[in-house]
Amino acid sequence: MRLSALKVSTLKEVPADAETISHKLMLRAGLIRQLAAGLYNWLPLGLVVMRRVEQVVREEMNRAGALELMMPCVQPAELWSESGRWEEYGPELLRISDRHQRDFCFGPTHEEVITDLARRELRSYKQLPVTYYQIQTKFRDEIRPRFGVMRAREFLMKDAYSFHLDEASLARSYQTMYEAYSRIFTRLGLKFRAVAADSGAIGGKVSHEFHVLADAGEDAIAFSDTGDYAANVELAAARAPETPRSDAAMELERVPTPGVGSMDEVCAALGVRAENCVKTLVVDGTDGGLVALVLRGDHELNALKASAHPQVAAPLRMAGADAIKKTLGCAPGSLGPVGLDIPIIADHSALAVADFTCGANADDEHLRGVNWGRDLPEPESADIRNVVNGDPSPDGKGSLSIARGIEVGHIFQLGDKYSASMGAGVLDEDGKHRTLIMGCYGIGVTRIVAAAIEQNHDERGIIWPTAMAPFDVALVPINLHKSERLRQAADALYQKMESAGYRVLFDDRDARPGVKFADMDLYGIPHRVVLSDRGLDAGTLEYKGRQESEAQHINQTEFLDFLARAVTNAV
RNA sequence: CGGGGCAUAGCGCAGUCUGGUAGCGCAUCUGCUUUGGGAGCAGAGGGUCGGGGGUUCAAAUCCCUCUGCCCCGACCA
Repeated sequence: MRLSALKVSTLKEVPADAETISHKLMLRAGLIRQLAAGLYNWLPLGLVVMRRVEQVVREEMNRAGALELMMPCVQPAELWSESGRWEEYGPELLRISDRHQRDFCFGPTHEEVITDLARRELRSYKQLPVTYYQIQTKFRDEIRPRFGVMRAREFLMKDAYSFHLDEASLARSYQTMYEAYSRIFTRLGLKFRAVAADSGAIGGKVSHEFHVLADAGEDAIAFSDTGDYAANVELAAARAPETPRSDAAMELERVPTPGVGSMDEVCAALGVRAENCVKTLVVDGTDGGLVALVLRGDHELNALKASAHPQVAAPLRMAGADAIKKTLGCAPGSLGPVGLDIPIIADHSALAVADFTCGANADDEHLRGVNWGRDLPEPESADIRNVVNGDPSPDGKGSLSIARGIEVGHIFQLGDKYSASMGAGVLDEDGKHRTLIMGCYGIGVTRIVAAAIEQNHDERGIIWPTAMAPFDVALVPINLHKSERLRQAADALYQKMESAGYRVLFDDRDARPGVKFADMDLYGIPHRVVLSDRGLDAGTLEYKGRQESEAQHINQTEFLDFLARAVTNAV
């Protein structure tokens, strides 16, 4: 493609509301433009990238034996009532009505529609197993869309659904999808991890998330440095410490701490370390009362784990400061487990601390030298915290590291959640009706584009992995206006590279060299060839990979061979 | 949805407190010079100051109201 034909120019300045690197670079390079909150136009160059991702996904889904189909974006409310999600799904479901006041929604996902299709089309066990997929626009009315297309309301998703007679068949297809996903992200040149995950609102039991590793990621994932274990932090089990608690060495002491509330303030005021403190969080209980959750001072509460406890209301709700003051007689910052008159659940690690510091359940006072058993009863213990760097791996092999990730794929073993409520089944070999067992598998196509940039960029712009790059080669003739010979040579090389199968972005503008280089770096084209009068005289071309700092001069006659090797060697 | 902020040329901003000719940089267009890492000079176009109402001789500026967008929190590909 000739750059003069692209018509959209790059930006030096970036709209003030773009925060993340990928959002800024996508705007600057002219890949996307915002229409409204969470809604984006994809400009020609951006669309090329999106289509390339889509194509890799499509090829691997086909290779895995999945069948492509297409379902409507707009779905009738009746189906959602059947599955129970018309009420369950909440405000994230965009509900609309037609001219007859019939209710519809814009599909955030397609379990209902595919299950409806399956119950009409699938009659016999002989039609199983089968996996259908589509690549299609979804809409989720996010409370807070942000980070450009990373968390948009409308986005492109590949969603696949498999149908089975039994769990064993589901497990096989699940494994096939797991492998297909791994191939997709590998082919796209992304550093990623598959992690055990919570199945959340979609339902089901077994579930894995695929995360692109990037510092800007919204999710924390934990993985073992030696074993295979990897899980979303919200799911990773924290093991109880193996070393026994030390004996009490200090006397219980009440100390004044005026104005001290947060953990940091306690440590600063009393000269203690957070790991020698415990903090007390109060949440709503299932019986309508309050429940105290006790953690070591340097640990974070894991809301998912805590709300799984029978005494704790799910979803987790922190008690308000007013309720705490009223029931317990002090501000949240002065809470402690000693003499507390509500149920107490302590994290394993909090129980392992001796001579600890905590709030005194009286404003502006704390206790030091507190010991479980001696100064207060041993409470119930549970795993209610997030794992941290260095924790032992739950599988017993090695220790955990924490990394940031962007969730780009999620696979679930659904079981019969939708097929049972919607009555989807087939006849088995014995002529008996059997409810279908389902799996579902999603990939955020548009999110992958942003995640790839988040993972691969430098101060000059995007660095596309080969498989996603909108073009293979940037052709940059220098001082084109001066030399007819150069123009002809550039045209000829352009034709030659295109004929050889490369997708070439030919900067045929009369722009200054600096402008051209800056634009090509911003666009992130993996390979660049520079053509100049000087080079023509010497019979050479100049090649530079996007990530290399120095260019190399290549003999003109050998250039295509050289390029072929460079392209092959690139990731 | 709760808390905070912003809305002035395509983009980034100043001007608003203290009412009185709507400005700067980038981008765009024209001409000349320049051309190996976002050129220089000269000129030009481009605005219902987010919308509506009010106060005033006079409103970007003060008051009321609506809308949109962004940031911080609980959900997700």
